[in-house]
Amino acid sequence: MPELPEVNTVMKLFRSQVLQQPIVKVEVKDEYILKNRNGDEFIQSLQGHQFVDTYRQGKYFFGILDNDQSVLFHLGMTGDIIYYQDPIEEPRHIRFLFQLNTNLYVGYQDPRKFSTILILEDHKDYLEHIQLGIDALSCSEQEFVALFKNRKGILKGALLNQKIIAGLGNLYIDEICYQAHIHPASKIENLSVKQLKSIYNHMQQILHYAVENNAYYKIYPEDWFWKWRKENEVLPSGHMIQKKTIAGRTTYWAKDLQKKY
DNA sequence: TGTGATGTTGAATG
DNA sequence: GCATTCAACATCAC
Repeated sequence: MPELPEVNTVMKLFRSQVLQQPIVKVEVKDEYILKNRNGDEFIQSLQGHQFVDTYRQGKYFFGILDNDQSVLFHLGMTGDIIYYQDPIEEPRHIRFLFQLNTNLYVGYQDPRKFSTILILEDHKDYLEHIQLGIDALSCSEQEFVALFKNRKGILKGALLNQKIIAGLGNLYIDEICYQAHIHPASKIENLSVKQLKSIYNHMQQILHYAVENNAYYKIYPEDWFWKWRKENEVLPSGHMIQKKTIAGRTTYWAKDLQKKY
């Protein structure tokens, strides 16, 4: 599920459903994903409090509590927040949940348990500590070019690196490289400033569109790469789709259309 | 039954 | 120090 647009969508719903609503009851069903508190401590931190704001940088999304503590929700590979009216509707793999005074149940779902949930005194300090890069949505063209201009290495590897730029993941990176007509295994040092700007502009356009549409990929434009991201497909333009592991991740690209620099 | 999956991290290697 | 590769994490679906 979650790259920047998906995380932003989860946060948007969280804001509309959870902010300013007292948390009456918290239940921890599997404390594995709670990385700096045990189940009881986690319950103590939330119960009787309420979330008053949110913050997001890349894929790191925080709920800020009325006592100024923050809860980091890092969704990992399969994290999601599910809302339901009745415990009987509770889906599978809920790892913890809380009940609001509106009687709404808010369940944190994560089948694969790759999530990281932290209680933090100061989320800004935490972001600095982990050296998280600038948010991909709020990054300016100038900042983007500065980040990549004097860098070496494989393009896809750098775009995946959350310490350089935060929010992109495997799928959106393939989309960006496709639309920019650049091979994901290109060396950054071989790219011109003009090409870096092109990557930046496609990134912005893709992320903005995805965020505005709540990351609902089924309605993404026909000419996006998304639906063609399968091995041995042939694009309407006649380009063959290739597949290979690049920077440790399964990568698809359009042969001949995306040139390797 | 085996394989790979939208993420991150730390170890090992060049 | 920098960059890359790989395994590990836990579970499910094809």
